[in-house]
Amino acid sequence: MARSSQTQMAVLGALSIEPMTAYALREAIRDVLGHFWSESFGQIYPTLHALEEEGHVRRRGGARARSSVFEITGSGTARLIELLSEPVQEMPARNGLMLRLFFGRTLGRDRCRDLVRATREAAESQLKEYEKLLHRLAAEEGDTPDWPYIRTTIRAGIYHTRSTIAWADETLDAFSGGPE
Amino acid sequence: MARSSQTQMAVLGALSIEPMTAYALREAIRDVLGHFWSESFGQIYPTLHALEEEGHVRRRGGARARSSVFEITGSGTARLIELLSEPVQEMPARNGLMLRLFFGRTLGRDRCRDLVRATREAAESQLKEYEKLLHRLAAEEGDTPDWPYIRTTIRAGIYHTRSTIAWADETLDAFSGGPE
DNA sequence: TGGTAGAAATATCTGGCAGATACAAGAAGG
DNA sequence: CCTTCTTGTATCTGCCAGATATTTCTACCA
Repeated sequence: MARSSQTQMAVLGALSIEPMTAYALREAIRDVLGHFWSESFGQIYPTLHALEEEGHVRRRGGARARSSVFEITGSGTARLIELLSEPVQEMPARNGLMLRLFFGRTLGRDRCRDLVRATREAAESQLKEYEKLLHRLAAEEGDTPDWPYIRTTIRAGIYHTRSTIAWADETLDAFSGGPE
Repeated sequence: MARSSQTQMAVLGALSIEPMTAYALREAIRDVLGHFWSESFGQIYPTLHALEEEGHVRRRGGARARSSVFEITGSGTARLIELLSEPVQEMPARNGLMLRLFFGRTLGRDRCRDLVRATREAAESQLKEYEKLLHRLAAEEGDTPDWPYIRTTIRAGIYHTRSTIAWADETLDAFSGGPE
């Protein structure tokens, strides 16, 4: 098992769109993939070095002394396809909200209700974000061959967020009754 | 910051229901909280020892020499409430399916379609699981004060899974057209 | 009685990874 | 010229999953 294959996938994927510095890579991953992916500096630098050593990535000696722009190589593209083809690795489940609700009797009904309300509000504003993003990108990228794929990831976010709101409404309804 | 506070919360929560051995703890977390939480032995043992040292958990010298049944203490219950009251810690986003779809042009449309189909099928059988679980537990636990809370976590799973199916249908529809 | 398979149970090690932190250097602006 | 912001590179600590090793128990069969 190659080191950081998950991180490698995201890094190579981002570099396949455009050569970047490590710093810009983090920014791009946060801003563009942020809805479903995250990377930290602590992983990006070692991963980039490992990829360079394996020849999947090349340092383009930019004009600036201090800034190394990385670009993907031919073998890097091959490696990316290989990684993308690997079976999806399930994240270990760790949902703090559900854990708290499960022990809701211990936490108290009022606090549970507050948690669900906060979740609903967050989802509401998240949904607006998604919808703005969808419209903005439809205008900017609507013609590119990447657009159908990008679009489907945003749609997934919208579906998911809507279901959170619907669940929260049902739950608040169930928790609303009289005293404890 | 106390070590493994996330794990502590799950461990104390499980012990608040019933005293158990470390082994049974893992089983219980997997079987009962499995839909939204997971723990590994590698975390459970050190966490249990730390909790014992802090007096939040006590070893009940069972009849058997080798099996230590742990039970929660008074201070452990207080600690649990404290932990449950902490703000929910967001998991870093890491959705392998979305990452692959985002770079779908590189992966190829057919493979993307296969991934979405597989996701839909998994969600479909997951949904059936949830519904069976909901009915079984409604019969078994329907009267306990924990039931409304447990129920809401299962309902969350159902909402989420249904939205995955709906999204998959929309996506398969969009990806169905003629040749690449 | 004994033997053995499988379970229950305890424990450790490796390595991915997040988050915090430190630090350098150029840009921007007053 | 000073300061502050941004860009950029890098490391360290500690959480954590997953794999693996090892030791009891239990149950069943011979």
